[in-house]
Order: sequence, then C-alpha cells, then structure tokens
Amino acid sequence: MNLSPLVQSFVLHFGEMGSRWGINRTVGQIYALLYVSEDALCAEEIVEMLGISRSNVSMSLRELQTWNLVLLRHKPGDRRDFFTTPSDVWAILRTLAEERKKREIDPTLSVLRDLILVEAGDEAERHAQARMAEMHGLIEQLVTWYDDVKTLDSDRLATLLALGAKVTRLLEAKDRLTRWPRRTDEGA
Amino acid sequence: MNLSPLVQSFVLHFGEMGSRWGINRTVGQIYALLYVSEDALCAEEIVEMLGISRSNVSMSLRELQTWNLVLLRHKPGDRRDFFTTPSDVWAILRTLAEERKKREIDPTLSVLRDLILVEAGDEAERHAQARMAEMHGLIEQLVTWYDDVKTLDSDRLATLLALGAKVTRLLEAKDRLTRWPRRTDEGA
DNA sequence: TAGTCATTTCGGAAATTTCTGAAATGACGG
DNA sequence: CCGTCATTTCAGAAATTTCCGAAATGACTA
Repeated sequence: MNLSPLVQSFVLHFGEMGSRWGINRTVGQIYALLYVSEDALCAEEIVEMLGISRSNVSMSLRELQTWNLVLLRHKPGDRRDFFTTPSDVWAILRTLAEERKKREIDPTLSVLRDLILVEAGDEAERHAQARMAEMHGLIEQLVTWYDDVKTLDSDRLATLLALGAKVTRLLEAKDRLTRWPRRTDEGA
Repeated sequence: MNLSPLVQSFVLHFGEMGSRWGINRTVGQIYALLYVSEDALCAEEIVEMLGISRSNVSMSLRELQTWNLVLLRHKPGDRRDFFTTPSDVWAILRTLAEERKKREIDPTLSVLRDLILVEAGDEAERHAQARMAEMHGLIEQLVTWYDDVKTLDSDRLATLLALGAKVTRLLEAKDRLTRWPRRTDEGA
C-alpha cells in the first residue's frame, strides 16, 4: 500500500469498518481513499495506491456506483474515468441513508406487511403476527420521520439536530401557549 | 427447518438481512425466532426449529448476548437456559442503536480525532485532514443529537418523531415569538 | 481496418467466515 | 465421587466471499 501513514490509517480503518457493514474491505478502502483525495483518481492510481488488482478496483468502483457514493469525472483529451466523492458531507449522509433504507428497511417493511395479512392458523401464529405488527409500526414511524426530515436543507437539519430532545420541551411550551385563548401564531 | 410457513418466512428474511448487516445468517434467524415466539426457548428447541447444530446455536446466542439483544430466563426445577427478546420494541431500538454506535461510530470518531491531530507533512495530508475534520464534525453532531434524544422516554420520542421536520417551523415560530418585546414563555 | 488504451467480465484460486461433531467443562443430585 | 444433563470450546470441514489474472469488450485514432 503506497500511501502516507496518515491516509493509510484512515483507509485501513474504513476497510475494517466496511467489512463490519455489508460492504467489503476493498470497497471501504477505495471509498476512503477517494474521500480524502483532493483530485479525482483514475482506476490505475487506485491500483497503485492500495496495491490491489485492476479488476478488483473495477468491480469495487462499480459497487460504489450502485450506492451512488462516487462521482464519475472526465478530463478533456483523456479517456480514462476519474472518480471522486461528493464534497458535501451532508449530501453523503443523505445518500447513505437513502441507500441503506432502500436495501434494508424497505424490503423488511414489505415482508412484514405481507406476513401480517396472512390468515393465522393458530395462537402461535397470531402472536407472531402481533409481534410483526409491533415491529412494522415502529419502523413505519421511523420511516415517516425520515421521509419528512430528509426534505430539510442541511442548515435546517443541523438546527433540528442541535435542538435534539429540547424539541419536546419546546413543543410542550408551545402547547401551553396555543391552548390559551389569545392565539399568538397560526397552528402548525 | 421445522416452522410454520408464516414464522419461517419471517425467520428467513431476517437471516438474509443479518448477512446484509455485520451479523450472520444464523444469528439473524435465531433473533427473529425468539422475537416472534410467545415463550422463551431453550437451545435444543432452537436446534430443532431451525435445523442447525447445537454448537452453532450456542455460539450464536452468545453473540446475541454480547449485543444485549436477548434475555436469559430460567424455569424452576429446570437447569436449562431459556432465551427471549425484550418485548418493548422501543427498548430494542435503543439497544440496537447503542450497540451499533459503540461498534461502528465510536471507534471511527476516535480514529478521526487521532488523525486530525497528526502534523500534516504536505498539502495532500492537509487536505485529507480537512476532509476528516468535516466527517468528524458531522458525526459529532449526529452523536450529540443521539445522546440527547436517547434520554427521552418512548412516548416523547414518538412525539418527536411525529413532529419531524415541523420542528424547524415550530422553532422559527417560537423564535418570532420570543424575539418580540412581549415575552410569552421562558426561553429554552 | 488495425492498433492502442481503458474497462469489464469471468473462471477459478485464495482467504475468510460459518458451521459441525466431538470432546471438554461445569453444575447438580444421588 | 459418579452419572447425568446442559453448555461451551475448538479443530477442521463446508460454504461463501473476495480477489486475481487472462481474455473479452468497447471506443477511439490513425
């Protein structure tokens, strides 16, 4: 691996993390490398820097593309593909959330919906369905929240995060206000 | 696999999902089975229902225990261990979040912190550090939010989820109110 | 059309993970 | 102590995933 120690540590850590998620070590390493590189890199550069085969790079980049995590760039008079990551970390977060939802949450919701509708044969099945319904309900709440929140621009999202739990106190405060005869703002 | 079709579908789906996360198929299946079962199950029952080896069950249950995802139960006059999952899905969500944070987020934050402090040797390293700092900042915001929100009881958490993006509108409304000379509530 | 360059595909090798059966451990009651 | 029962450990088998090199594909130029 032909990298400065600083970048190498970062890349290796992401390799580890990659395997702890679904994505594999190489994919994680390539992503990390692209993320910290100032300029877009071509496949051959990645081969040299990470010391892995050309084909592995090709397949891993393809994988990253299916996740929408890398951008393809071209330079005039050069027919190689160059790769980068989006520079806005909030945008990256959105993409990651969206893709993970698509791969992990949506299929589960779909299975749960289907199974809850099956006619239960006995008490055990009825209980199982009740449990599935609880899980389904929880996930739906989370997804509803997510679908709502993802419409916010990054600034507002940051504001919302900064508020955190104070939101509920705020809500209760506002509740007290708006319940009063004197209306001070339009209800939301 | 010796299960009703309903439960079997659920169990198989979680097996699939399990491998898509870090946990493996068997661990996912066992968790799913425990989750939908009315009563706690002993290892031998799991062996029969899932058609896997006793040792595999033992190791997978141990794995689930390190995740705090299963509860150990005992019946009087029986020295076998029985296993269940917590019944409150919100509690399960908390545990899952906490464990994933511990395994995936905290180590990453720690690595980032360390690397950001290294003296950069050249422009490339300086740029890499800037990127790492951006990532670190984002993750810290998320963690701060999480640490705050996890203190909420389930009802309030549900309320907060239900509010979603409306929070920011609410905030702006409150902002307008509290900025006015006439103070209508104590600032939060 | 031939030659070059970049990328992709793919069979199978290599590495890793998962899983099993057998043996070890441990706890309890007689 | 010994026998029984439940669990755990562990070496290696089995399965899966990852990875490579060679060949194929495709696109552009001379």
